[in-house]
Amino acid sequence: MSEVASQTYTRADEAFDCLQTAIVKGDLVPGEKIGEVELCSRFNLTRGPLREALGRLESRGLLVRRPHAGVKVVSVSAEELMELYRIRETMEGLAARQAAERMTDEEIADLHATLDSHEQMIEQAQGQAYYQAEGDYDFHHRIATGSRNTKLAQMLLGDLYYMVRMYRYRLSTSSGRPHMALGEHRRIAEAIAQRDGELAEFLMKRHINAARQNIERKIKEGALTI
Amino acid sequence: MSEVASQTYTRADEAFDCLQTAIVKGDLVPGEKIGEVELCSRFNLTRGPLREALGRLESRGLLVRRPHAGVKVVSVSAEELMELYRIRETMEGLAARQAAERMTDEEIADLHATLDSHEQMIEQAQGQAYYQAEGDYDFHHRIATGSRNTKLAQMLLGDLYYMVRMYRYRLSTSSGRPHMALGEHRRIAEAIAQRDGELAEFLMKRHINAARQNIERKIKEGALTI
DNA sequence: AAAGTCACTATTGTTGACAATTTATGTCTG
DNA sequence: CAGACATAAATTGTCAACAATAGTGACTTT
Repeated sequence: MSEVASQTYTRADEAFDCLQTAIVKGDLVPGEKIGEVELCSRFNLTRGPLREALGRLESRGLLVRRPHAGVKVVSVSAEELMELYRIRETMEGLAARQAAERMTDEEIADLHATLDSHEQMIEQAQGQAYYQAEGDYDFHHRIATGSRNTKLAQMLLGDLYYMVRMYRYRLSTSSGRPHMALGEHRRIAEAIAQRDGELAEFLMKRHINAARQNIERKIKEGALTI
Repeated sequence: MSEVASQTYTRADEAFDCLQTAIVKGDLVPGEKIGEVELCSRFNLTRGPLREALGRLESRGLLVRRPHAGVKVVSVSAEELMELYRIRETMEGLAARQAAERMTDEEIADLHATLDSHEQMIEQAQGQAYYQAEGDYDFHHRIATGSRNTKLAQMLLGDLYYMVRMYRYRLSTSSGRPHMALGEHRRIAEAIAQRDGELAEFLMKRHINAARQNIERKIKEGALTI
């Protein structure tokens, strides 16, 4: 449990990771007030590092804190979730364009290999939403880092993806359209391989827009309640 | 010094604000290592709240922390500053579009009033870069909040603007083109008043792109060294 | 009986002391 | 003389006790 993962791993980092995954996985329910001592006993931490982690998480918008009144996980409305996708649309469009201009040939090869393994996973574990979601995350992760835009990657990976993943877990369905999403991923990867930044941006924006509309439709159908 | 500004203002908040402004104003030099005890004596704080604030600032990307090795203000290269502007271009474009769709008539009136006062300030204090920069910030701030996109506003106001302002202070010149920028602001405000989201987005993107090119040119001329 | 006020409790914010780690310095050896 | 190892000092990470605040409940008053 306490191996030296990379360099030194401080208690505050541990607390941060624990809480973040707990929030993303839904173990910590949004809106519900959670006490510090309860969190400490639950994750075997002491209050010092915990408070430091709480500060970080508050800064990232995953939880809100009122002085002397406790901490609670942020609860996002359906409208706000849609707004999140609108932000992703523009930012990941930029990321795709810059990735097309800057990714190394090796990274592009890895991107294709990633998609191959995703295809296999989809065929094997048909309907396993979990693998879809993780595969989707993997693809977008590679493009964000491939943009070579430090701040952009930081904002996407550090802020937006965690909030989106939080709702993926809660909705338990990533998109419900694995083959279609995979095809869209392939086309984006091809555009990047051809160094066509404009096309990659266009396709990425359309891809995320489609995912947003898909979720919006499901919410309107009443299949998903937030 | 310790008035009750709004509700309750905790020591950690105080530390956060102090450090943030110190970083933005350049009192804390990027790259230089700063000890915790030194910061404590400098801002009359104790290490607990300070560390909490450090965690928040690290999470926002204003400083980097290596375990047991201290804290230093992040140093951003010229290329990274340009990347920051590319992010702003897309995100503020989105903000302008949504602001055109969602701002209230009152907010739009305020926006125009703001630009009027900026015009006066530019005429009166000709060449005072400080007022320009603050005025520019004010304008973009109003549009970010006017977008009614909570996360978008949070990312722009909480993450990007502080980094940009940090370099504005250090470069001491916001753009050096006050009248031109004001005209661009006016056109954006008009597009918003006409509820023309597409146009507002286009104009905002062009506005930020122009600002980026202006800084890029000055850096290449050697007038600004980062 | 209802509403407002006061006191109490539980939780958060803060502090200072203690432990762990990194870095730098100094010495020893090749 | 240079490099590496070990030791020591200074700085950071962690902990547990103390102080302050907000929320809650009961009591009094109108």
